[in-house]
Amino acid sequence: MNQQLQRTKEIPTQIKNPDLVERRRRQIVDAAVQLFIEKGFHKTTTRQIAAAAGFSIGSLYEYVASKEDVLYMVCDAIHAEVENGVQSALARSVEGHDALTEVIREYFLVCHRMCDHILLLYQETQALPSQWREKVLENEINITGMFMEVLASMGTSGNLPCLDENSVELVAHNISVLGHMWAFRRWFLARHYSIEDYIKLQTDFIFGLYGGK
Amino acid sequence: MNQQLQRTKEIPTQIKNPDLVERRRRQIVDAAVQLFIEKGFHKTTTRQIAAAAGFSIGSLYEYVASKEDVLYMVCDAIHAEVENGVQSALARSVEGHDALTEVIREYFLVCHRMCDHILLLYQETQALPSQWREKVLENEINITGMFMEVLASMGTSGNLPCLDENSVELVAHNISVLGHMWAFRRWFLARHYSIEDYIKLQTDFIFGLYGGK
DNA sequence: ATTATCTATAGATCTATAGATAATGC
DNA sequence: ATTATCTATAGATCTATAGATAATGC
Repeated sequence: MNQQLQRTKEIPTQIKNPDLVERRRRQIVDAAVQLFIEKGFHKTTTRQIAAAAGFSIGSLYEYVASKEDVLYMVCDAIHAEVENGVQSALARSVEGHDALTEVIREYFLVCHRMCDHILLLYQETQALPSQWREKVLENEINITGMFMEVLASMGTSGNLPCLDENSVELVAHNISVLGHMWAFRRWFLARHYSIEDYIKLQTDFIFGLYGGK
Repeated sequence: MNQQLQRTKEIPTQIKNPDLVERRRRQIVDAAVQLFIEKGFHKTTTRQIAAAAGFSIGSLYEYVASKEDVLYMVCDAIHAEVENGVQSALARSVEGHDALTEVIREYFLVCHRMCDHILLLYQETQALPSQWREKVLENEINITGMFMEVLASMGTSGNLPCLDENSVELVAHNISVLGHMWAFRRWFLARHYSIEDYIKLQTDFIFGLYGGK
């Protein structure tokens, strides 16, 4: 997790030095992600987060106002990393005829790498104060939006059946969720498929080609 | 939630009268489901569960040994209801050529009805003791298995492209998860689609017909 | 003097149980 | 006598903060 802590600048702090704030908050996020994955948000204590980040409980509360702040920073950092992965896939796959195939592949690999993190989002987003939960859900929509763009640009170039707007949107959601599915059903799927099998089969499914047509 | 409390017979109790155990546990489950949906498992107290079920905290602990017991009963009851819905759809749709369409439709309607409950499973399964978490995940596989059967029987009757075993399994998982997607992205999807739109579009997607081919 | 960090703890819960009480059946 | 229920509370936490201390810069 060496992502920018972007939106977390909104969170107030007692500390004046902005570089320090960024550094410490990164420590907090790195520590908290591991702990939350291991024990879940509610069973992790603020003391444990502080200790794992390398400072005292008192200091922790100079950088955040509540435990929920930490969760928000964690959720935001995870989304930033996923978004980053998809962005760079988008940049690489020049508008080739199988740009979609390429983007799906990269995205699914991100989901594979970030398995535990994605699971965490599904489990703990609900524990956020509503204002922040909404922001996190918005992030989710942003990622789906990136797939919509690829799909829309394919529609004009005409490889896929030309999708109407409704279908483009839903297919984009399906791609997002089928990536997540590898994360939240991995305990089962990984017994039967490698991630490469999974990518191949799901890509065919998405293109409507499954069954070896 | 007027489902059988099937597997929960495994949970020990101090109470001798089995009918009473069943009745009280149903009260507990009904009360807890509502509370967990409202506030989440961790923010619901055992006292609140007892109060909502209509008896004291002391009595609650005659029927369960821990708060996690309550969560397990809740998860199990939810799965029982989903399974029931799919079962009855299966029974009704005599091996017609669009048995799959029919089953998908009924399943998605169950997901629509049980939106909040499905969300709860995604969020709180992780809080179960591992022994019970495994049982809950097994239930999830059972439901997927029901779709596999329909798919397999279609393969022989030859409406769909003949799927190899790997694809059958994955498509069954996809159907399960695309149903759940309506639950956990409903806050977004419901702005754009009615459940009927959703069923139609996703059915086409699953059959590889999207885009109005 | 100002900024950052730490220690110690107030205050608020919450789960689970022990022991007392009420209800039921022989 | 046995079974079910209730009240009261032990015991264990956990978040967040107040006030003391250390480090930094003028």
